[in-house]
Amino acid sequence: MPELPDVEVFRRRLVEATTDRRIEGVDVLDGEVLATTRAELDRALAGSRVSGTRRHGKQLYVGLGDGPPLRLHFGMTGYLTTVADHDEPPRHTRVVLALSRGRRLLLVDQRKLGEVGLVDSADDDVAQRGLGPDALDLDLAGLREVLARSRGALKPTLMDQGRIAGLGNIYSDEVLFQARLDPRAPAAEVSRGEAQRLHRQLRRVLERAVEGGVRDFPRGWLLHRRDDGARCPRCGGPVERFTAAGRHGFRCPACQSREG
DNA sequence: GGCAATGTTAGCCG
DNA sequence: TCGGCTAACATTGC
Repeated sequence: MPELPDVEVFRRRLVEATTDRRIEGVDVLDGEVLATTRAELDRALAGSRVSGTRRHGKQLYVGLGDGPPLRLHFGMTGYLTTVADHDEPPRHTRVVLALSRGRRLLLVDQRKLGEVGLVDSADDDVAQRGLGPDALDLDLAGLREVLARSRGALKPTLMDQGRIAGLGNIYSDEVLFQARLDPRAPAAEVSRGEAQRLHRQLRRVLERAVEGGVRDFPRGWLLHRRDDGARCPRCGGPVERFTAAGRHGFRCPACQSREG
């Protein structure tokens, strides 16, 4: 689930849940997701209020007033949700933040590839991780530069967090499908017009996905057809599975041909 | 049982 | 130096 749009939805959810509420305590149900000690987490969170949030790519930073910001990363299966005090948290809940006035904010993560930690500052952490600009902050010139500098294929280039932060396996496929570009074409060979298309669709897909919130996506999206042989929503031809940089992707060979 | 799954990273190889 | 590939992390579902 968690690529840029998902993390943005989680960020908004967290803001909504913590507005006018204090964090009363932390309950770590599974310490494997912690990138800090329980004591430090407790010290930073208990009794504090959320003073601001920032998302960069797939990273979510939560400001806590004077204390160090919290960093949340969701791995492949993590998400944030809220429940009322009397409700049972879902299976695979790893960390529970008890909020004032009867609510709890939960980090749920089946595969435990997510991470919860504390950082000195969001800026420092972004720099330390070597993340590229957030995908929604990238202008056309920036995108063209990224493409020109890459010696790899389009899909792996878009997914490389050091070049552009936020796109993963699903949304890189979707963006390339909407832009009608072959995921395996060399990034450096993308023409000016193609780059323009890619930039437009990058923004459109991500913004629309954030709006969609909980899985409400347009019918014309490839997202619904992640099956070998499924029908392309654009031309009706068969969708094809391929491998690039060790990840499986889907594309429509007719719509996303090399010649565009 | 085998395989793959929306992420990241280390190590290896060309 | 760069990019691709594999394995590993832990767990579930097809």
